Amino acid sequence: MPERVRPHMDRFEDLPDQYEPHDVEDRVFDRWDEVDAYEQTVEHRRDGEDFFFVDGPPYTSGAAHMGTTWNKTLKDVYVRYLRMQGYEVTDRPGYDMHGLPIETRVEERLDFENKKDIEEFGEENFIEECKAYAEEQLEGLQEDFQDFGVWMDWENPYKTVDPEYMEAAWWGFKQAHERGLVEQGQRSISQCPRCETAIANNEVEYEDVEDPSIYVKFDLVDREGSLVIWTTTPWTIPANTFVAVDAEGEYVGVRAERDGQEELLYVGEPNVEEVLKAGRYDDYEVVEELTGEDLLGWEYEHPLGDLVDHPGGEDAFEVYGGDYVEVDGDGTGLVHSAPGHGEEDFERGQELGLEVFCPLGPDGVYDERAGPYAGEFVRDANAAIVDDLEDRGFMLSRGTVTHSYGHCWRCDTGIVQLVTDQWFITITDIKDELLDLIEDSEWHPDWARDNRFRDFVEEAPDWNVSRQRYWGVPIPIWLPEDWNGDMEEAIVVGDREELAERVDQDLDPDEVDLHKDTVDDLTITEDGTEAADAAEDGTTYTRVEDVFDVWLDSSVATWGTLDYPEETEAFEELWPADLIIEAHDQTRGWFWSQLGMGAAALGEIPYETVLMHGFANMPDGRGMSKSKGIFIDPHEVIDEYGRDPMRLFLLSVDPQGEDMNFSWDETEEMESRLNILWNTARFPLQYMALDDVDPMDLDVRDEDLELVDRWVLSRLQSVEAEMADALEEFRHDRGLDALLSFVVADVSRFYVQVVRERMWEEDDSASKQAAYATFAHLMEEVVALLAPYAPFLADELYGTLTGDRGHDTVHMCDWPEPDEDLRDPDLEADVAVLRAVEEAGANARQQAGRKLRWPVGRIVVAAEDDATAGAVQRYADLLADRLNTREVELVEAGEQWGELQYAAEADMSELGPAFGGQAQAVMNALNEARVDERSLDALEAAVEADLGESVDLEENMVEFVRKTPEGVAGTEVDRDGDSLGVVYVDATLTEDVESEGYAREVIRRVQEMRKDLELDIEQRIRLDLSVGADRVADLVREHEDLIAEEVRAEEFGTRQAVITASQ
RNA sequence: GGGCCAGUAGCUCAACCAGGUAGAGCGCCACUCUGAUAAGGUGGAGGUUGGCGGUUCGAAUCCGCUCUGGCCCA
Repeated sequence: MPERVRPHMDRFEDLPDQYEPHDVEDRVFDRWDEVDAYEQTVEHRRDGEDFFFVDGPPYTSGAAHMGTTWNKTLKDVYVRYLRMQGYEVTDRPGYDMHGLPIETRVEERLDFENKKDIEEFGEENFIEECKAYAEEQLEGLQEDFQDFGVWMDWENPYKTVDPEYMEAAWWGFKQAHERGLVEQGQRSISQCPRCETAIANNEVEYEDVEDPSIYVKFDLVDREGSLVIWTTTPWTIPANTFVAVDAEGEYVGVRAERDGQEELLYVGEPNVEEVLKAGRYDDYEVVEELTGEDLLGWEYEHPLGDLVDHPGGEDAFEVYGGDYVEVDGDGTGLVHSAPGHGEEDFERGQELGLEVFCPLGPDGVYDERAGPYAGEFVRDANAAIVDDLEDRGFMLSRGTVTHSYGHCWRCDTGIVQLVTDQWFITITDIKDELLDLIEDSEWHPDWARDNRFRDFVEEAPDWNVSRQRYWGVPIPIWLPEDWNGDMEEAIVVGDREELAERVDQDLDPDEVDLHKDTVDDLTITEDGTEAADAAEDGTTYTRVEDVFDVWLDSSVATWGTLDYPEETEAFEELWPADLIIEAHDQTRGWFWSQLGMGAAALGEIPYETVLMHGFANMPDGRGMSKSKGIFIDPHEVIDEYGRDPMRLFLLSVDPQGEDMNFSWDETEEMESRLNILWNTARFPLQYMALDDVDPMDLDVRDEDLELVDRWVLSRLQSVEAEMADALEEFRHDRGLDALLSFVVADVSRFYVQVVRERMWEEDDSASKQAAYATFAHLMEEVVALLAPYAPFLADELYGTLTGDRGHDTVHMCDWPEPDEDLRDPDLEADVAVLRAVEEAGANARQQAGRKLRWPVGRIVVAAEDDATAGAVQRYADLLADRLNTREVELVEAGEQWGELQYAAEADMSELGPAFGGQAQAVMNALNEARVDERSLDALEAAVEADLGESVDLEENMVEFVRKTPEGVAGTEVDRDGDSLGVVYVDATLTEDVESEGYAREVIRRVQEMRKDLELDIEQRIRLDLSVGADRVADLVREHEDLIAEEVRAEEFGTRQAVITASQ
């Protein structure tokens, strides 16, 4: 027999039997390359409405981890979704490539210990090394993101180290300067003594360490007694300048006795016990009760005043009130304050007009002003200081304490709080504006904005943007030689063009690299200030040496992405960003830095919508940590389950502020759901191939659709509406759930089951055609809906379905919108009822011991309400088909099924007391009774008929039980907890039923053999049949035609139990 | 030490805002079906809703405290 020729439908043959994610992904990657799928998709939306998405740049140290993977996957979903909606989406990825983390990595690589090594190696060389390292890391990330199936403009990422990007930072900074928001000032900052630079508060990591814990007595001047202070940083004692108290707090003077000696100590009232216990006093007596207010102005003697070169001053070494002191806090309620160190101390000291004394260098080593401690690293000097205090009799007690202390996020060195000159953007000057601007952005979830972010912004101090390092954007400030601190006298350069114009050296703005090694040597010579006379002309300005805090780099991403200020057109059209998507750690990071910079430079918040997601944690909820070896590598997940299943898992969790616990099981579950989709898609394609039908030729609007077709199409519209709502609210997890439930529960479990027979029909029929058309429509839209989530599988199925008659990739398709013409909510409701009835019927069948293969004579549906009755009546045929019954009988709501009887189960604990000696007889009568209606009257009548005398029954004595006729089983129809009625299955055998039942058994057996022989679906066979029992043989013979049709037998009839395939 | 978020079945989550018998999917166990079959069907086991206390006739839900985890701040 010649092989059938299927010229058009070859493509269906390409679809393997099994969903294998890796194979699909390999094929789709090749296909994307082959047809330039990404480029075409971008081009396809070239004329669409603009959508300005901005990628928060990941930092280029280390590989992509699960959190980055989740983040980029989220971005990918929305970029793809928006494109399908017709937008021209900005999708330029970015990389954050400057900063201390990379410097320390490079230092490690080069085995450097401190800044001296860098200076010896040469700034220029070091910067080159940093650049090379960052680029190398970038390549790894680029590869990973592409490998995850993320579609962004990988050819053209923005890099914070490119001159055009660095210029964006300069420009923003200059705008801030022109608004008067840039200043140099002293601040108490966290200094890393190893890196020798200021680090931002958000770069400080806290960990538990053991430190000294000392109580020190400060002797009062002109007054008996001493103040007791507590500290864990003895090395700040030399810089002590005042003592702060809680003005409202209660303090006491106590006479304390130790070893026969008595002294007068002043401490906070709540702390007396603890302090005296620490000092091992034998006894004490409260002799004075005071408030903090009473203590104000008391003077004391600096305990090391004679050793260190403290500038003191008229107002120094006195007691002052301090908001930051709480009398019942840690310590004594009297706080040792050193404006040269602590942040609060510094601020209070400024208010009080006290001198700042900070006798140490940027490396944390005391200078000569620290007297005997000079040349020693501060923490190493703790011991000597404690000894000196002891020797002088100022030590009340010494011990140690374990507490959390700040460390440098990069090199883990304990930080030193000190006061230095730094450059600031004084965002506290525009705090109110910032808080107002927050309102211009929409956050998902909303509490992230209104609680978390607002709190953070309210508390935020001025932004220290300077770092005393190498690998960063140089701060573009040039100062005259004897600068007086007035910003009007400073030159701030805003771009390369301006730089080239103003500097004394020749340089090409298009060629210049803006890094420190290049710009450090550039000088500007200008005509002084307006006031200056001709004699002062020719002042030479040199650049400040610092580079920017790396957070400033990414803060300008919304215009840096657009290469502004070099290119102006895109900026004018697109800015501000429509959407950013980052994790909750960015409240203090990118969400904040962008707000600060946007407000300072442009007076606007640079993003309109924020999707704030959570962190990726381990399956048990612990945070992932690469350094501790606690992490799950996305590559491992891909190897195990594939890209689409991994993405689907990541997209199945709530993205709004909640952390995600990674789950291998759920990832596997996603693969299995995709497998069901695969099977569902493959199912109709086999038959279409046989019939040489191209799904692209079909249109559901031209077909004579059947009930289930209309139903499944209507459900599709509902799912589309549901998904649109979900995605609109950034709840793609709910959208995905809606889609997958539809595919699994509605299409695979119900629709496919219902249409199987229509597919199996050999002849062309309107019915089969309608099912084909329905499937074609269904699958085309389902793959489009799936495309943002599982871009590989969606594209493969789309390609198979459409061949060369669709787009080159599913990602060019429009997002399916619900079509109201195809939507029929009443029908959906009816079918929901029907499916509940069917489920109950299946249960009843099982109870009656009749498998579905065997028809039953009838089912009876006793409906609880009119809606149920209506649905059963309208769709009795479908129901009959699903439950394999000859007939469906309906008992309307409120009516009784005549064949049904009720029995009663007696409750003896109730009958006993009521009937005494007669109770047993009543019970027997009740057990025997069969009544037609569920009423006490009927029962009483039945009992009377039995016993010959009347009884009074009460509701609590009996429980009614349904008694179905012989051979009938009933099951309650339940839908979402409501009873819709009862389904009865009458499994009584008749000859007719048996005949078909046996025939079906034969068919099943033959089908099994066909399968064992691996026959093609359309393969004809000759069927030989041998049946042992004559009666059964006769019964089977009645359905020979049916059997022949179902198993595609051409010949029929010998008496041998053999099947052979005829060729 | 302070703030925010979360804690419900083995897993992922719903019910919480407006208090009224704790549900779904998956997984597991038993049975069943067999031309999309790593699929489908039926039944079952599985929960003191992290803990303690309060309000209430009634609390997963409201309140307080507490424990655990995550993030942020110090």
